[in-house]
Amino acid sequence: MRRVTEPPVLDESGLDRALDRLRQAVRRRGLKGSSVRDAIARAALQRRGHFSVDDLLKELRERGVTDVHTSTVYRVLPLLVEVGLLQMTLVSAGDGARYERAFEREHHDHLICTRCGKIVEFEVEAIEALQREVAERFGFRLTDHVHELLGTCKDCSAAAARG
Amino acid sequence: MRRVTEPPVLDESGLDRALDRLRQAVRRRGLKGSSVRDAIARAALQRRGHFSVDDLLKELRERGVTDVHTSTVYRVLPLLVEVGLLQMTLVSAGDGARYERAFEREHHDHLICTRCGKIVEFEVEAIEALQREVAERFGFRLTDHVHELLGTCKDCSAAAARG
DNA sequence: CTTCCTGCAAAGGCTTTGCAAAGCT
DNA sequence: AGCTTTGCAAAGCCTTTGCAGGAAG
Repeated sequence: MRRVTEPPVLDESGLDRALDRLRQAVRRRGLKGSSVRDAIARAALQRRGHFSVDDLLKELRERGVTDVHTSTVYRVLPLLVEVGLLQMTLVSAGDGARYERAFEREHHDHLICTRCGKIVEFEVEAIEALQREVAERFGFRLTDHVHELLGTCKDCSAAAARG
Repeated sequence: MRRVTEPPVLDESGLDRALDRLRQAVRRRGLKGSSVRDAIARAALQRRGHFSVDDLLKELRERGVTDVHTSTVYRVLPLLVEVGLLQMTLVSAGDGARYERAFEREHHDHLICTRCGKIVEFEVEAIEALQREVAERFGFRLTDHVHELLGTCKDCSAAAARG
């Protein structure tokens, strides 16, 4: 069992590799290139941690990329996920989708404090192995999983005990 | 690792025990009794498998309990979950909440075919133990978890291979 | 020149909220 | 009586969709 630490922001060469992957996927599917899509990918890939669609729109504006419409982001994100640049996370929160970078990033699950929102990222190879066993046992080909542990962190537990 | 089978529909005495638990919780919180709330609880507890708010409304109408408004169901469900009568599931589906009975029902996680929607319920004690270890290691008090394995079932894999 | 992409506006689907009437204790 | 619960209608939020003009190959 180990804690997975947040990686540094993707540097320029990492960004190039990511955009290459995107371009290849775009070509393979017979789609067309687009500077807007690239800008969205860049903004998403260089954001730290978890972000919502709205966060991403703000990030774009901060980068001077104005005029990118919400609906466009909604249309582009699924592709970025399929291609493996991003992944959807924090599904249990309920209020809107959250994304995080998946490209050149270790796999991990989340331990979430439901009081303060603190998030610990971890990885337990034994759990992953067991998940694969479960899928195999029931004849499934595993493509993904959602695994979030919900609880109260030490600080919040202490606060609750005091107050 | 074992498959968890769906339990039989809760019988009358089970329903009584469940409603007792609900009444006690209601009293403890200084709330008031309500036949509408009880009817919602009854309908929810006797439904098979997973259901949406809409399914529950239909179930109520089939039982002749008309006039129960959607918003009331939305207001009642959280209590039923807190009290342990129901639990929210299939979070990863995205489109609206799904519930299932939790009262006098074994804990289990879900293996879901993303093509046909087939659901296998399973339980792996080793995974549960590891989850507890993770929480402890990071100072969290675990209250819940979301654990869904997503993939393609045998039939759908075969269909995909053919077509 | 054909097909895809994008901004815009509108619609959709699920859920929440404000309010007044009705229901409990 | 005093507080909770409920139906109803309206609003909220996130997300999707239809369309027309613009961009890419």
